[in-house]
Amino acid sequence: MSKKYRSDAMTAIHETMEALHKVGAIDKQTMRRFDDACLTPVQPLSAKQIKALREREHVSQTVFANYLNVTPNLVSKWERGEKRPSGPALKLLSLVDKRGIAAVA
Amino acid sequence: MSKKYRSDAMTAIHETMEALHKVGAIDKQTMRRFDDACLTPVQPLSAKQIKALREREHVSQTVFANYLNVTPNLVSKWERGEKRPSGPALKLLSLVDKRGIAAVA
DNA sequence: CATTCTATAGGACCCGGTACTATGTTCCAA
DNA sequence: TTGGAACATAGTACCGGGTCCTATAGAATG
Repeated sequence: MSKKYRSDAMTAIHETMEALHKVGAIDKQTMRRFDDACLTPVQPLSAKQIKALREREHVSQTVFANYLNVTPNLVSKWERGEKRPSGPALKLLSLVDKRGIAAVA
Repeated sequence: MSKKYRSDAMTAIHETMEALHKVGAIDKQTMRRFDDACLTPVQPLSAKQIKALREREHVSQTVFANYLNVTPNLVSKWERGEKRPSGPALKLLSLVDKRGIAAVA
């Protein structure tokens, strides 16, 4: 127990898979496909969906922005459709959508 | 119980705070300060820290990129110091740092 | 051997995100 | 009632983060 891990099940699974891979029971290809299979899908969100999402969490635009580490102005633009979140921002919004805002606190 | 909530403690606390706010026991200012106090701080990460973070999770650049919903090329640039993550990307990396990669799966 | 996965590299490019300022409204305290 | 925050929206200007493309080389696979 020299190393310290903070994630629970996922880490254990990954370590097991990695061990199996080292032994040769699993190739890298299936290893990668395994990783991808674990991911929550990220679908684009409309302006209305973002606004509804924020209101569902009962937070203001400013507080919402603080959670996502962006500016309140950007949240305003998302909700008005002036800008569309993409990449990391979309991933964060998906996390909030699927798991609630506490998941990104 | 018409509404359905997926986050646990945080939601309960927020609802309680919101109720107190509606009654008038708490003003918006303290409400916002409460929200901010719940957030995990986001500090900038160096190229080496990002690389170490990814290797700690035992995943390749490609898989790591999939988790963060960015391109593998960008992860490469982060680790070489060509680009520096900011805003939402930095928040995601902080989440991985504090809670493990399973937190953003 | 051939082939795939991996990491790195560089260039071009778009638009996401930031900073700044300004307006009107709602809310709170004096 | 008045003044002052906090809130939401708005507009502009701008930087650089992130994407897409292609290419190389090493390591792992079969």
